[in-house]
Formats: sequence, C-alpha cells, structure tokens
Amino acid sequence: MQHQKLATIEDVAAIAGVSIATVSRAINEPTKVADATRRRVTEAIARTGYTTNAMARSLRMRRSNMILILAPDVGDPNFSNILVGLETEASKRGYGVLIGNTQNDATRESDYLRFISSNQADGLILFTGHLPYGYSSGEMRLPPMVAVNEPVLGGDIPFVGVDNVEGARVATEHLISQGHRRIAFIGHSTAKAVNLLREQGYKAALSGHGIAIDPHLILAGDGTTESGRAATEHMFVRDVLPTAFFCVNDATALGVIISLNARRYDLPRQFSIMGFDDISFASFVTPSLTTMKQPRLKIGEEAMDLLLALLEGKPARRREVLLRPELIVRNSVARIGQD
Amino acid sequence: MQHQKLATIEDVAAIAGVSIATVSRAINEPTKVADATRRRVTEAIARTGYTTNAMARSLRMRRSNMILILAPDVGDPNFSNILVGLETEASKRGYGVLIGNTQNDATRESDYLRFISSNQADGLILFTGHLPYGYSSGEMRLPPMVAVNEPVLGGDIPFVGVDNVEGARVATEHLISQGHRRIAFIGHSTAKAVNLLREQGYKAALSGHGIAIDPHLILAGDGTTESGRAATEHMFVRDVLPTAFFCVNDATALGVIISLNARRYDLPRQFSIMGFDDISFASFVTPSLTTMKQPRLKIGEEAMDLLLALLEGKPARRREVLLRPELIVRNSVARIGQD
DNA sequence: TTGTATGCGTTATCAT
DNA sequence: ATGATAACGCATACAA
Repeated sequence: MQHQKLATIEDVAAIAGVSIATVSRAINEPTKVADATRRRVTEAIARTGYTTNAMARSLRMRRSNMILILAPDVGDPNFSNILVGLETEASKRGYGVLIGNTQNDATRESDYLRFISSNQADGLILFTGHLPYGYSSGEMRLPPMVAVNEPVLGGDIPFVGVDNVEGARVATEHLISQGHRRIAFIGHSTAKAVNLLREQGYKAALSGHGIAIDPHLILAGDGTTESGRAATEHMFVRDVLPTAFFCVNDATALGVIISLNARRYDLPRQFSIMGFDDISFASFVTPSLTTMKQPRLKIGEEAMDLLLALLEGKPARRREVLLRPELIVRNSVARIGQD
Repeated sequence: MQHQKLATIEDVAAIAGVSIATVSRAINEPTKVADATRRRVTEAIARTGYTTNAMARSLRMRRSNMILILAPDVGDPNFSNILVGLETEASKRGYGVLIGNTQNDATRESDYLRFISSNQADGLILFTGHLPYGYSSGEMRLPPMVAVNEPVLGGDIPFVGVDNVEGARVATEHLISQGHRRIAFIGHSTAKAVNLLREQGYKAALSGHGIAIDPHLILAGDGTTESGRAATEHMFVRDVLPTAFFCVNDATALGVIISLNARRYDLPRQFSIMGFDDISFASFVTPSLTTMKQPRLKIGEEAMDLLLALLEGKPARRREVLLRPELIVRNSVARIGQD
C-alpha cells in the first residue's frame, strides 16, 4: 500500500475556484496574479497540503534539479567531508544530490550515466579523475560537469581543488625553516596528477632556497600507507638518509611513521615527517602529524557553486578554482641542530 | 545550451516500424513480443541510443526508484561506510540514492520531506534516531522507511544496526577474561538509546560473572572525545579507580587515552581501555585500541534490502535486524596480575 | 501478437 | 488577470 493519494494542482484549483494555470502561476510567478486570487490559492494549497509533483514538473521542464556525484570510493573520509560542502550548497540552491559509488569499475561508471541520459540528473560532479567510461568514447554529449579533488587529465573540465603546488611548496619550506636541508619526497608518480603537482611544489621550494635536488631522495609511491612503508624501507637499504620526509599525503606519511617507529627511532628528534591532507587520524598518530589541511567544506561548496552557474547558463568564470591549504603544525616536525 | 535532444520511444518505434506500445513492451515485458519484432526494436534502440526518460516513467508509474537517506552528519566517518553498503545494494537493485544532510536542524529535516511528498523518493533511510520534524506532527502519511544505526524511539520503525547489548557484553567479558574486576563504564546517558543498551550489556556481563556493579565506576558521557576526557579527570578526583575502562564508543575511549597519557600512565600496563565501533583512527592511537567492530558494510546492505522489500510490498520479515559486532584485539587491553 | 488511445501532473502558449 | 489546452514521454487497458 502506498501512502495516501496526493493532492494535485487540480484539487487546489477546484477549491480556490480558479484554473490550474492560475494556480501554477500563483506558485511560480506570483506577481502575475492578482492579490486576492493569490491569497485564495495559497489558502487552498494549505488546506490540501499540496506539493508540486517533481516528476511531472521535471518532465515538462526537462530538468530535474538533481546533481549526480560520481566517486570511486564513497567511504573515503576525504570524500565525505567534501560531500558535506557539495550537499550544503546544492540544498541551499534547491538542488538534490545523488550518489554514485563507482569503485573505479568501468561497468558501474557507465551504468550511472543512465541518470544523465534519462534526465534524472542535470549535472555531474566527478571525483574519479577521468571521464566516466562511456563518455570517453565520445558517442554521448557531455552534460555540465566539474571535477573535484582530482583533475580530469586531457579534458577541459573545470576543476575545483586544493593548490597542490603551492601547498607542497609551503610544506617543504616549513621543513626548510626548521633547518632541514636533506628532505626526501615520498610519492613520486607520473600516473597521478596530484603526485606530480606536489612533487613540483617540493622541487620549487628546494630550488628557491638554493638546495640541490637529489634524485636519491625522491622515492616512488602511489599514495597508500603501504607505499610509504615500502619507500622508507627502501631508503634504509642504502646509506643516503634524509633528515626529513615530505610525503605526498597523510596516508603515505603514516606508512613512513610506522616504519620509522618499528625501527625504534625517536620521532621527531631523529627524523621529521610532513604530510598533506590532514585526514582525521593525523592528530591521533604518534607523533601527531604536521600537515597541510585541505579546506574540504569550501572545496565542496565552490565546486557545486561552479556547476550550478554552468547549469544556469552563466559562462564559467574560471576553468580552475585552486584553494590554498593551511599549514597545521603538530608534533612530527622538529627543528634540526646546525649541520 | 543543453546536451543534444534525446531520442524518445517514438523515434525508436518509427525506425523499428512498430507502435510505441510495442517498444514499451519489448523493453519491459520482452516475452510478450514476437522474437522478430523484438530484434527490430532492439536494433532501433541501439541505433538511436535511446534511454527511457526516467521522469516520464516515474510520472506514469508513480514511483521514482529513488531512496532518500537522511543523516545528521554526512561527514561522520561512521556514516560513510554504511553509505557504501546502502548504495551498493540499492544500485544492484536498480535504485538510486539521494543524500540529505540534516545537521539535526528541524528546518532542514522537514525541508527534505519534499522529496517524499513530491514523489522524488519512494522510501526513507533514517540515521537521525527520530522521525523527521514534520512527520512527528502526524499530518503526513509515512512512507516506507527503516532506521539505521540509531533506532527511532517510540515508533515501530524497522531497525537495522549492531547488537549493542551483546557487543557490550562481549567487550566487557573480554576485559573480565583478562583478569579485570574493577571495570568502569564511561558514557552513561539516559538520552541516547545506544548508550543505554551498551551500559545494559556491560552490566549483564558483570552480573553474569558475579561481579557487583559499582555505581562509582559508572560515569556519564555523551559519546564525545571530550566527554571521555572529562570523565577520566572526574575519576581521578576521587580515590576509587578501576583497572579497566569500557567506553561507550571509540571517540570516548580516545578521550580516556588522551587523559591517561597526559597523566603519564603506562598503557596498557596500568590501565586497560576498551572501545566500541572500530572507527578508522582506532588502529592509529597509541596504544592502538581494542574495540568492537561494527559490520558497517553489512548494516548498509541489510538496511537497504529491508527497505526495498517493504517497498515491493513484501511484509517486513522482521522489525529489527541486529548484527553482531566483532571483537578486534589490539594493544589497549592487558592481562592484569592476580589480585 | 500488435495497435490505439488515455492519463500521469505539470508548465507554457495563446486566447480572452 | 485569467482560462483553455497542448505538449512533456511513457505504461497500460482495451480493441483488433
């Protein structure tokens, strides 16, 4: 059994003693209807508990006022905080938010496109870093969309995220300001845009301070905790050691800390570690992690704002919105003695 | 500019040389159409790239195949993992998932009801622990819904979650098995169902082992980290101390650990701490937290399964699905010397 | 097995 | 300022 039969615009019209056209106008263009009738309509609406049927409305208007959010892992803590911003802004502007968890699965990605192609969503927020499988073939027209967190390589999709180069530069300079000169970068990768950009900021900071870039101090990593651990172990099989580790993200930094702790080093006295992201556990590790905080709420709000502007036909003000991350000083970085 | 004009059922019918009714049947009731025509239709669909317009379909069918998820805090890590399960199961069954972040705000809660009353969502998942403001007034009919994580007090809303009593019992018995007798419970509260139930399990375990319940060892707390810290400090102003702390949840346990660490106690040698939930940081604190793990993915799947069964008119098999949490042994609990 | 025709609840055009 | 009416795209009762 369904919940009770809902009142329609016709019920309201009957009670108010007007036509359905007038009711529709009273709702959507109140100025175009006489005060007296508008009041009658308003009262009739109240009496019936009428709500516009969104389906009929969407069918007629050819827009659903829904936004589809595609993310590889909805459970990722980095995602959920951005989601809050996305949802807040969307809700404020009268839009609803649909969630699609793709798990980086091509089938699932293309499956979610039905929401677009069937008019169930007007726009797309992409966390995946690439066009959904199915669009790449170019056989479908692209709906308005903006990439978040991970830029879409190659395309010219508007992007909202953190300024990775600048953030990495600030992070590295913080280490330098604490007297460090031999600073390792953990997380070299040519595959991920984020890694590329953060490495770039790291190098810029070094160069800016006249510190030579030592390839031996740059280790590969894909951003996982395991990669941080592996890189650290790798570092110790040689005898060229840094005094500080700048990690491409907090997850990697955690791996480094675990590895270093296991080797019984006294942190941060013997090694300093710097992360990037400020994910929730950063303040709970020992030593608590000094890192760059992503303004996640703001990222979500800006991204949704940009998408809705696109949707409303305004020219995209910018193809890229880069927010500055904030340096969060905790206990994993120590000043180094003179060397 | 919108994306290209989409093909409709009429375009397909024209190409296949049949009526729209036949196309509709070929899609929805394939057996009711001759093989030859079905093939022609299928081919025409492929050629046009036709997708059913969900809005028109929903309008006609009076169901949207959408589920609205109402949560007080979408950013809560405990939420996002359950969300994965919810989304997975929904997607598997052809349903979409809509997110509503209420922030415990009555206005926002009632605002989201428009999704229900306007037919944009067929069912409701509640994380809030109470009926949305607006339903409580009783003026609207309730849609099919199920409560997750936090049961809805008073109503007879089907609930899916963890067996809190049993979990708390197992947790407390683990402490007992390690020789503890003076076990504190941090997180007494009459306001929250979860706290009530876990305290109940704690007491059951104690009674079951013939240990007297000492009211001095039961401290109030609302489940926040700060409440854990405060309770611990409160404990030390008196001289009656436990050997172990069973905390109503991991957040509380973290507060206890912070407080104990600050007092320079050697954990877990001097005090054992047990949490509940197994949230992400649990393995990163020092000492890493022994706790009860919630089967979050499973909870989400079960909840969605139950809701969809309701939606499809099947009688609710059960009003309550209680999943057993799993004991995760880490390093915050130690065996106590004989006393 | 297939086709015709109606209605789902709106918005928008065109009269009045 | 208001009303009659035609779409929007589909599913289905009924006819053939």
